[in-house]
Amino acid sequence: MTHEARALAFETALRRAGVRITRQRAALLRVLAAAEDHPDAIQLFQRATAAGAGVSLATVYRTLSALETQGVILKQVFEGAAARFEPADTRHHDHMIDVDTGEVHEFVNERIERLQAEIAAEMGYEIVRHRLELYVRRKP
Amino acid sequence: MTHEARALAFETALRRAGVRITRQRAALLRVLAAAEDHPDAIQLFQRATAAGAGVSLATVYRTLSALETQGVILKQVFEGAAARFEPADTRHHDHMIDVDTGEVHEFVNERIERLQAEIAAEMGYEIVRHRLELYVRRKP
DNA sequence: ATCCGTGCAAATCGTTTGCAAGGAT
DNA sequence: ATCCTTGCAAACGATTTGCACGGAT
Repeated sequence: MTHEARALAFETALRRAGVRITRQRAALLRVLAAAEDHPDAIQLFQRATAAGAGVSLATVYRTLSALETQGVILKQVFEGAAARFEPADTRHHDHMIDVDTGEVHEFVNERIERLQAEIAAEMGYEIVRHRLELYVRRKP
Repeated sequence: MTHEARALAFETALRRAGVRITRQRAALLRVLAAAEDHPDAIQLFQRATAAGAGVSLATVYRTLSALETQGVILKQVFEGAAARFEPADTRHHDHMIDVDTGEVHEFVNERIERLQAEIAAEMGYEIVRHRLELYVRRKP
């Protein structure tokens, strides 16, 4: 998915929900669509500001929460840090966080997914959502 | 491990670190040692207060953080809730949180543990710690 | 012309901290 | 007698919100 297509998808999702596309929001959608690195609200605010959009942090938060409600972005809350956001248009994945650099990698493992479902089922539950985070360090 | 043995272990760990055992701390250690349910700071504060110990919330936080530094309790930060605490004297386990009741269950799965290590190794990392949480709902 | 969205500053929530007084060693 | 701990209230950082004005539909 190209950045432009992604930005358009964001816009469409918001419009469908009756949310108006203002100058501030349009700028934010572009910044978000171009992000490949799980930025937090302040980073998005800074990028939008650097791009010349007059946006306030409150608007960043409000827009992010509208996008999350529409299901087009995901909010990830890792340990001891501000929430980070990512487009939801890729398939489900988990995260590996480099504790030294803060870098985030994504990974998928079907066997783990299946085992989780089995564990929940055994105890009479079904999984609503789950969170698997590996805090890692580069091997010497 | 009995509650008394656990409380004593907490006390020993603190003493070893040069931390003084005050009336407030002794009361908190007893409350913590008796907890089977992953309480948060405010619940511990309320239990200690109910037990007749004059303790302030600040002291609860300070004592919890001393215990965590000594490695005898673990702080668990689940989604959208205050941090919860549990004694660290049981073997490693992950958590299943009932989204309707807030109830927390523990589980262990060796296969998942092994898969996680493999995934990290494949990408040139070693795991420092990890977090696996299943947010679940009782099956109909 | 509607209402929704905006920026600002103040409010919130869980948690931490500076300070002067009190208690454990 | 040290020097750690306490309670209080103020500070904190991330996020949310009330308000009066401005802009998208």
